[in-house]
Amino acid sequence: MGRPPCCEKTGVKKGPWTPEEDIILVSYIQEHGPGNWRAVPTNTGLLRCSKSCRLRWTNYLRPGIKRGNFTEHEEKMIIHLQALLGNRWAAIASYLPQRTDNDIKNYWNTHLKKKLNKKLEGHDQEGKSSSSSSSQSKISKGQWERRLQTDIHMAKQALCEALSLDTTPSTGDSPNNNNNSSPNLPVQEPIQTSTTYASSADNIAKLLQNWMKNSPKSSSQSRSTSKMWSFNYPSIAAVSSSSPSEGTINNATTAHEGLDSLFNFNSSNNSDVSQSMSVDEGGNFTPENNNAAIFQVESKQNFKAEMNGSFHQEESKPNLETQVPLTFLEKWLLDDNANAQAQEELMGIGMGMTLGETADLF
DNA sequence: AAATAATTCAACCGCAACCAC
DNA sequence: GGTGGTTGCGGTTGAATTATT
Repeated sequence: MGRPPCCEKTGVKKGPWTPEEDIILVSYIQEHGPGNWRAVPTNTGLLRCSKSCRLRWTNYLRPGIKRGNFTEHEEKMIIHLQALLGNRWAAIASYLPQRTDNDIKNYWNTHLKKKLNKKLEGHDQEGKSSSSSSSQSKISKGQWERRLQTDIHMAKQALCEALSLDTTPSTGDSPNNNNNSSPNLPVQEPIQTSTTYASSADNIAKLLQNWMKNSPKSSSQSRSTSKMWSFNYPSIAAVSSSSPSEGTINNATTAHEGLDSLFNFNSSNNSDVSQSMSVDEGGNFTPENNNAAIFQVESKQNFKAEMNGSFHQEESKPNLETQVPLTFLEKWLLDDNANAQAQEELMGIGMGMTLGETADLF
């Protein structure tokens, strides 16, 4: 007897998500918070399996996600962390809170691996006489031991930092605020930890913009839906024009309500946010213009409390406050030259390269 | 301009870990 | 401790996009 499928295979939609589906999902999570994914498809009417919903949320709809355009700083961190942790993408992603594991994994596989291989070939040809191949095998041999050692070392550091009362709050040392600990680094966009819904709306708006922008070229599915998004919000009636044969949305009212609630969230607590999402004259969403209004949410204690309760506790990303403080790790990662020797001794980094060497690649 | 090859990345799949009972 | 259900993770796939011929 084989393993039972994770969800009913029949009637489950696969493939790219449509705007309506995203809106339904976001508005549902806005109301109920992430988690209990099993219940999501049944409660929302989405013809998706729970896994698919979770994945869509964590990788694309979740607030605070930055997509594409990896900075050099991020590249370096990924390379170092990959050397340190291996293909533990979730762990790596926890140090780049704006990036998803999937994104990092893809970026590694498509860009960085190639880049490193090229460089490695160069290194090999430069010093063929060196024992690079033999050292590689040595490294793979004891890699798990070193990884364990590293984990222990990091845990110790985390504990030390957690116990030292005079240190700045760990959130202040989070990767988002790395400009403090690493002044010469490119300044990263701060993550909006307390504007979850707003950020989510922002994400959705960005997606919608992309959908609209790419509509003529997109897939048959997207093609069919792209038309629907050429409307002037809030005249959402276009959603109801969704072809039932698409099977993506059974109830136009649901989408309407979903969108309404999405863009008018928490209006009872914060009336000035109720119209935080607007549309320009061309019918495009303009989240940028509304950021100021949206982020006023931050000051609303009720809202914050609600957010912390519903979103953050169950967020798939590790809680930054309980995570290994970034001061140490970041210094460690980015101060390539200062402690290279000690690091090499400690880690014996994989890929047959030292930390110094991986840094040299860039 | 068309055909083909290469690349990218969103999404799927299967497994393992976790949790409640 | 055993079992079943759920979630999270990493590897992989394949459609869409971009580059090249």
